[in-house]
Amino acid sequence: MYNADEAAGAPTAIICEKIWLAIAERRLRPGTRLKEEQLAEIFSVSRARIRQALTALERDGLVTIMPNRGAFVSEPSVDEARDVFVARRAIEQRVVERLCERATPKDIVRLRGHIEEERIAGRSGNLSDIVRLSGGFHLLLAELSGSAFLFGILRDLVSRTSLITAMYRSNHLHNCGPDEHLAVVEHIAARNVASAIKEMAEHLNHVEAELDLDEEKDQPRDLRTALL
Amino acid sequence: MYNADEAAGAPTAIICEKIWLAIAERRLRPGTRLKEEQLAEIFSVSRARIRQALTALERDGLVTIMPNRGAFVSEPSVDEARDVFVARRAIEQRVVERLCERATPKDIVRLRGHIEEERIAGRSGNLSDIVRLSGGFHLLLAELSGSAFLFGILRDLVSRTSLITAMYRSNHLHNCGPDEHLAVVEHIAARNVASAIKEMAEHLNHVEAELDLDEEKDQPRDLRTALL
DNA sequence: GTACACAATATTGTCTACAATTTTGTAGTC
DNA sequence: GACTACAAAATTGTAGACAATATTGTGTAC
Repeated sequence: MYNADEAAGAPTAIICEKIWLAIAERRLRPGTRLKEEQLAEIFSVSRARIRQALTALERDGLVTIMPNRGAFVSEPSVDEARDVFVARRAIEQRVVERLCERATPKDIVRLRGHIEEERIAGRSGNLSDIVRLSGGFHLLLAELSGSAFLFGILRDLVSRTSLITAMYRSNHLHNCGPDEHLAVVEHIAARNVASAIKEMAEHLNHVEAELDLDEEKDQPRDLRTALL
Repeated sequence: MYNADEAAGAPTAIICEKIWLAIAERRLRPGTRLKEEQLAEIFSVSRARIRQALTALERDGLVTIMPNRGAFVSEPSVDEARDVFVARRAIEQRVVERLCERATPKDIVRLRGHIEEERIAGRSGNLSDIVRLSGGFHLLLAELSGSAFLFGILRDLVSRTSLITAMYRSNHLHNCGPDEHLAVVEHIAARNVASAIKEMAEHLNHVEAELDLDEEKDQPRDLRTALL
């Protein structure tokens, strides 16, 4: 009596998440065209619902909709990629500042627990979990900072970071996540604002530095500049 | 041969703007119900288009959509209002920092020109222009900072600030905008990062302080807490 | 043989009708 | 007389059909 298609009749949010995950896991490459009718069939929903999902994904920056042309998985340029990190440094500095003032022992426990999950995922090698938990750590910090807006903004930025990582990740990725995450948490636990901010800034710099964001892949977006 | 209804057949963006303006000018009060069919008739468009506009406005935080219940003009709580300023201080600090490094003489001219417009609007007393230009100054700073994301985030925050101002504005508003704006610009022109940041922070504090954000109006959102 | 114009196809954008849900009003019963 | 259950009205949510637009393929003229 089971429905063979587990995604049948899924609400908009589920569809968004499935597409988001596919992008984050690189099953959907940047530039891929997303035909509405095709998606509607895959998810066994109406095209109207797919359109809702696509517009939602567009505002998260994961897909780009060109009028009368269709939706594509976004291809953030190098400049846009760097820009995401500019914004993240601004937001996350403030998040860390606030946490140094407000973090409860319970919060610290929760953060350490999350890092432990990251370690487990790292050992198991489950890419989906690694991607989700790594971003989740930063989101958890934002959530605990008590500012719904900083959280919301960072949610956006983490999504975009996933796409950027999928697009520009260099071959040699050494999973430095959990260790640096723990360092940030310990500074927060010690209420050492300056150190916590510095650690977070360095962490974000490391993440950015691990990407192939230099020269080369700069203009393959436009056919003209790519071929001439 | 003129169509009596000037908004007939308007695209989604126009509808959003008209509603946004109505909220910013307090013609639509927080909590007002926005019936889709009614709006569709007013703007002479289909209900589907109204739905698009409403979901876009929800994303900007100006309206709240409750499933199967309808759309209402948002009623940001005091906490949410303060939160907007937390986020703005974080974003605008970074905007000012970047501008101190990157602002060209041309940028400074443009900023001074904008402030002049604000002064003119202030003298004419056109509330619509005052609201728009006052927020526009901050958006111009963000635009000139060269970060599309900081700009996009601030765009959101300025919209929400308009709603908050409409909701919590105290009776005695002394239009301190242009003068403080000019002070920020002059510090930027002088490449004085610390002073510019400080001036901006104080300006935002003043704007926040002018609102009736203390106690009282805290929980009239929920009928239960309002009446019991 | 090449280039331009035109037609066919495919895909998106929009509107209208139907279904589901909530709210409001009414009647019946304790 | 008040409370509960039911029914009717109104409003939102969804889906399917139609129209507009862009792209691709073909034919003809130079």
